[in-house]
Amino acid sequence: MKKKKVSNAAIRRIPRYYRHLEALERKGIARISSAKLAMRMGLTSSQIRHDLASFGEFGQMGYGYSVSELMKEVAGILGMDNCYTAVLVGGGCLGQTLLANFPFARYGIHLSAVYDIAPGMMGKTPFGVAVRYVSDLEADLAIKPADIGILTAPVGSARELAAILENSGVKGIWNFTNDELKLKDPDIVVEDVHLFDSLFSLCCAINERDARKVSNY
Amino acid sequence: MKKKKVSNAAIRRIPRYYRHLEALERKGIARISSAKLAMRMGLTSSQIRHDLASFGEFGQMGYGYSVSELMKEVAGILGMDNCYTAVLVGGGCLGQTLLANFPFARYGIHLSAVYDIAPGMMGKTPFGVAVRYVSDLEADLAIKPADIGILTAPVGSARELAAILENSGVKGIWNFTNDELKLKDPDIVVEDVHLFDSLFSLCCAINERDARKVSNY
DNA sequence: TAGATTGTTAATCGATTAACAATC
DNA sequence: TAGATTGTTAATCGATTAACAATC
Repeated sequence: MKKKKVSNAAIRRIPRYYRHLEALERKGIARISSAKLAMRMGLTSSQIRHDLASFGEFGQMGYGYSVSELMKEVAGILGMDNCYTAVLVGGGCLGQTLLANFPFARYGIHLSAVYDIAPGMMGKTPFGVAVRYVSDLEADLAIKPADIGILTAPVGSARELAAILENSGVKGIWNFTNDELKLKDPDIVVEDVHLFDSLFSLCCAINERDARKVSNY
Repeated sequence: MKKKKVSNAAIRRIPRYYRHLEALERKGIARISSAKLAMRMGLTSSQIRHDLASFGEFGQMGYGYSVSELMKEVAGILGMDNCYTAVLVGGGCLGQTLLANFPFARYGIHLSAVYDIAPGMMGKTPFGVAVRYVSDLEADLAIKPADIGILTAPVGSARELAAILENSGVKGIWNFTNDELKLKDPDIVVEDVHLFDSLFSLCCAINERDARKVSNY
């Protein structure tokens, strides 16, 4: 029954399921059907059952899904129980924004250190995380590897830093640099947060929409 | 010939074409074939020709594409020539990071103002952009509408601010809040930058990959 | 039991890839 | 002209939706 082929499209939707379940639990809702959840999320109930069924059997026929149980299962699928460790490479504006706003610990991710080049940052522990020199990154990772590298460094050094992360054996890189990393190992998962692409997909969609509108006259 | 159905998947790839063309031009490369560009971008040449052909005929048979011409065309597709105006709603850590790092003007987007609630920010013009009170947003937009609203405000106020943006007639919202906006008008384009989803897709992919690895033994 | 709702299989839809005639 | 490479159409692949038997 378990372990069907999990589609890439499904993997990209799973975090969103988690957020919605979290919100449902906050509201005190104990159970939900695929139809109701679909309504909420703007999906079809078929798709939800399909997605979830590719990871296991989490529902009960005639009842639906228990919110708290499904949430636990989804947390497992997302790897929240794996105690992933991460290093943040680049303590500039963007890195600090992430530190300030993203609740890593709450979701089971342990940030072991921030790496930067500015002497002024050393010795500080912003949000409880130690700051180290980027030049120590390689040696530090050799002693204590990390699962995830978060790249918020300036674009010029991105490739080089990505190579250090790769060689240290990280499993994934969360890449905020405007550079497309070229890794040797295709097994390392790279997730790009590319703001340019994001904003201009928006602009492109607006542009297309307007073009269609005009052509309706 | 022109104006075929443009797939959503293509729209999401177009900004990336632009970035690669920009890099090619910087390198002084004047022409490129779909095959070479495909190699560079990790796509197939078919896909590239398909994508571009859905917007027009930009290549020359036997030659390929002129980098500078294609770049101009792609800029047009992305709406860079439309002089879109934008307002940044939320001048906190994230908003300021965006102001500091994203070259809006360079890509033809005019940021008309930043909106915040902190009295300490008023009168300042970070990166040349005036700061205004959020309470002025609605009135300001009534006088001078914006094409794009950039939402970097705290989650609590997201819905309310989105409604103000919607009623003012924005064409799109670039949403950084951890809230899924529910707009009345389905024609308004919403682009979410959801860091939670991004990081946990990464974790989920790692988790899946590891599970597959283990099951190989 | 009767009603509700799952998990799964089959049908549909959309996106990617392959193939090739047109042509620079 | 011969070689290269496009734009386009047809074939394949993958993801979404519909349908329904199984069952709580």
